[in-house]
Amino acid sequence: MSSKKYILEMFPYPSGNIHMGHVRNYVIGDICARYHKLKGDEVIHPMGWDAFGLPAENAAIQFKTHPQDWTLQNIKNMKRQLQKLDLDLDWDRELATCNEEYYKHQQELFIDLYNAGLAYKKDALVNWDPVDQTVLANEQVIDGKGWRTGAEVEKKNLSQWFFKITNYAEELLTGLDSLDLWPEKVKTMQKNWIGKSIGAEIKFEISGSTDFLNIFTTRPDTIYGATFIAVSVNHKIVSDSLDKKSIEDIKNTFTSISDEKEKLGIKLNLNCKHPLLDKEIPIYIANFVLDTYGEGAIFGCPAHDERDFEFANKYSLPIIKVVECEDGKLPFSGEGKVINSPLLNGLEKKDAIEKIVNHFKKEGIGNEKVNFKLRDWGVSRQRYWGCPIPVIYYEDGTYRVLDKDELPVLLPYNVNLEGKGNALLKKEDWRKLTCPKMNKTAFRETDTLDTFVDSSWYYMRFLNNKLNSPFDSKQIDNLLPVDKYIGGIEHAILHLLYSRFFMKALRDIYGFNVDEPFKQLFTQGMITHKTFRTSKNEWVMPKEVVSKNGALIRLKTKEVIKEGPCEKMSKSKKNVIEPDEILSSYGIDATRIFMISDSPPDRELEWTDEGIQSSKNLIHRIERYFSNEKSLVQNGVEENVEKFVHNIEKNILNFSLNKCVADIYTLFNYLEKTKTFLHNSPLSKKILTCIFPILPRLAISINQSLFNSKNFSLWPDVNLDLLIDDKIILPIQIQGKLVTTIDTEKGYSQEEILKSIYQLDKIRNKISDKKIIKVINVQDKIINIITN
RNA sequence: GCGCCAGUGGCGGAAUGGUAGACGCGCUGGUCUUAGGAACCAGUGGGCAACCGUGGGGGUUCGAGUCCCUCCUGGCGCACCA
Repeated sequence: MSSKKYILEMFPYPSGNIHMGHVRNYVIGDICARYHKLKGDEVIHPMGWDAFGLPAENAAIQFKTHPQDWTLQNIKNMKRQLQKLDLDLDWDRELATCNEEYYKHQQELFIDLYNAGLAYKKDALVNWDPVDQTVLANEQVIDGKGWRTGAEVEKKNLSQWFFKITNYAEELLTGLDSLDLWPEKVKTMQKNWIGKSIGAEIKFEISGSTDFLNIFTTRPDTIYGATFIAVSVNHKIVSDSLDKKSIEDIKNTFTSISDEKEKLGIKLNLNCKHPLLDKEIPIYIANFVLDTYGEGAIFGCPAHDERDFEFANKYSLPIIKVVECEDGKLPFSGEGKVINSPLLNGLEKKDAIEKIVNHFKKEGIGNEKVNFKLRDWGVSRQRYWGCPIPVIYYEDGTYRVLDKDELPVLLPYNVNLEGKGNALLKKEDWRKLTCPKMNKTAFRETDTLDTFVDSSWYYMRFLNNKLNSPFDSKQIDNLLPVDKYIGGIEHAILHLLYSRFFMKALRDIYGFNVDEPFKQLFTQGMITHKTFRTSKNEWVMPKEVVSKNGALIRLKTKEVIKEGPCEKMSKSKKNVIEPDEILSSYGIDATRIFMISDSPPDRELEWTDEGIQSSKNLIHRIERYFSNEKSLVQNGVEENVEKFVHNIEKNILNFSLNKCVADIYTLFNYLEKTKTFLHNSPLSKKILTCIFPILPRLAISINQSLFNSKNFSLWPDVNLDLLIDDKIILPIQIQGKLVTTIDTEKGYSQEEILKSIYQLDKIRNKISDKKIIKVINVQDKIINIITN
């Protein structure tokens, strides 16, 4: 029975050359694809280029080449490299996101999203990468630094385009449960990223005013312990009550401290009324309150929150215990009975929360509230080399999202890329136009889309890369989700979350029946290699180092070299292995098999010379085996070949590709050990079919010479009867410890076996005069004799 | 700090609760030779042995690398998320 299999590897950024990481990624996918083709499945296995993005602009400045020329040239070279690897890819599906043929459809999708209320523009405090001179999404800021440049990110207030991913927060979270073929780890990371918290929103009345301050809390049960309010410096109440200069000063104070975690607060000249008690509590501007989470304001309950406790101690604020705890030590954030809280005394946390929220609702001062950490996705980038956003602005400041018949908005080729900032902004003749619909002067949006937008739907476009619309809904329903998506763990959050959002958003716009884009996700491990350094800590390439009298010496200079740890291949550490060089000295098949040999594909693979060499040796060994023209068949060969077929199939399906390699060794060890020569027998054909996905070149050449054929048979059906071996080695245990094993056949009864093993000295000595209390007999598996 | 994952020979790694160490690398001895980035044969967890061995300690079980508790170590992720 044939079925469709969409096998996809994450498409590469065309940086110039493929590296070993790509090779491993694509070999894994290629093995799957070839296997499924042999199974008779209708396999989709495309490849394309994630071709927009900053490196092209940087290269333009550095090498004085145009980003487009640079990119297209890189694509050409990398395509050549991939083809050298003989990957079985559907090149007729190829696409590059920087081509008009791709991005014009993306502009259409932008319009769709806008019309569906999922794209909007707002002034926002954004993360500004001063090196790349562009805005970054929250998830592209890591430890306060740009994910690409590593530069300290600044805050800037800019008008930006956003995608309303938060509309799908709940579904993006619950959808994870249906992804049973995704690594737990990735799901956990997404779950944490989405960050759902269930709690309450509570209104605090500002004293001497009719205004309220909203706060979000997950612990409304501790409301009686609230002794202060803290707000972020960016909170509205701050700009309402202080002048710009003082706010700037506070911000400077906050950023000047060396210990980021040190709590700082500035008391506002305002108080709040406690919602339940007849007392006033102070409002502080505090450095530890996040303006991007919840309402940017909290109530402080020092007795039951570590941060609030620290803050209260520093500013001598009262600490009121409202939850009972065993040792009485504060702060205590665990569960316990509520105390000192008139409405809630004696209740457990869960009941207390329910009761107090109901009370708030009745009084109109609060509500249940679910809060998400996930923010909307900022997609504006102040860059030239990206997909133009199909929007124009008028002189009065209003804007219009273009209609589909006004597309495409082409990226102009002739731009000045010198200097910093966005080249489109300086391209007056492109920017300025007369709006054909309104017949007045207009200016194009000069921001381009985040390249993560490009990769959020490329797997849809692959289904028909020539279609005159983004995709065909029927095809999406029939051919998605991607059955196996293979790529690096580094995309665990960004790319995969955005793609899931696109799938869902476009599903709702176009009415697809697909909820998730990737049914199975497989994250391959990176490739590491030894590192070496001189005494001055300069990196040295491994091939320059030789071992001499137990010491490591640099060949050229005779310097003594120290060996460092195995690390991810990187140019700066000089431990990179170039695929082109390896391919020319070891060949495709040896390279392929080494990529899967030494560790499971989802774990790190250490590059070693011995490893690649032994892969090469295996290729020679198989060649030698089949070049023997003898035909000599031993009993049991069929069973062994059957076992081989069965195991290798199971292991391909599980991505246990390292075990496939072991299966190949095991088979040839057996054949050679038993001096079985199959030559051009049907069994040889079967074996060749099964090694074809892993070693295609070798299988093809042997198939040619033995059978004079270019074709392989379909993947053989496994005859399960042949897998059952009547001869067994039965372990005998006494008191659960292995004493001996006996060669026997299946099906003997407990009595028969016991009778025969009592004759064995080993057993008799062990038992001697002891009484046998019990015998555990797992038929044909093990016998365990229990004595007193 | 919180969360997740993992700890098995000299190394990479195998083991539906049922013979721990498949398979490979390395190593040791040997064979052959057009002296090779070969190939072949034998061996290779520790211990002379009885036995002991899957990070430590407990537990469940006839039986634990595998399940439970606890601690240690390492990796990854998140990190003032109220």
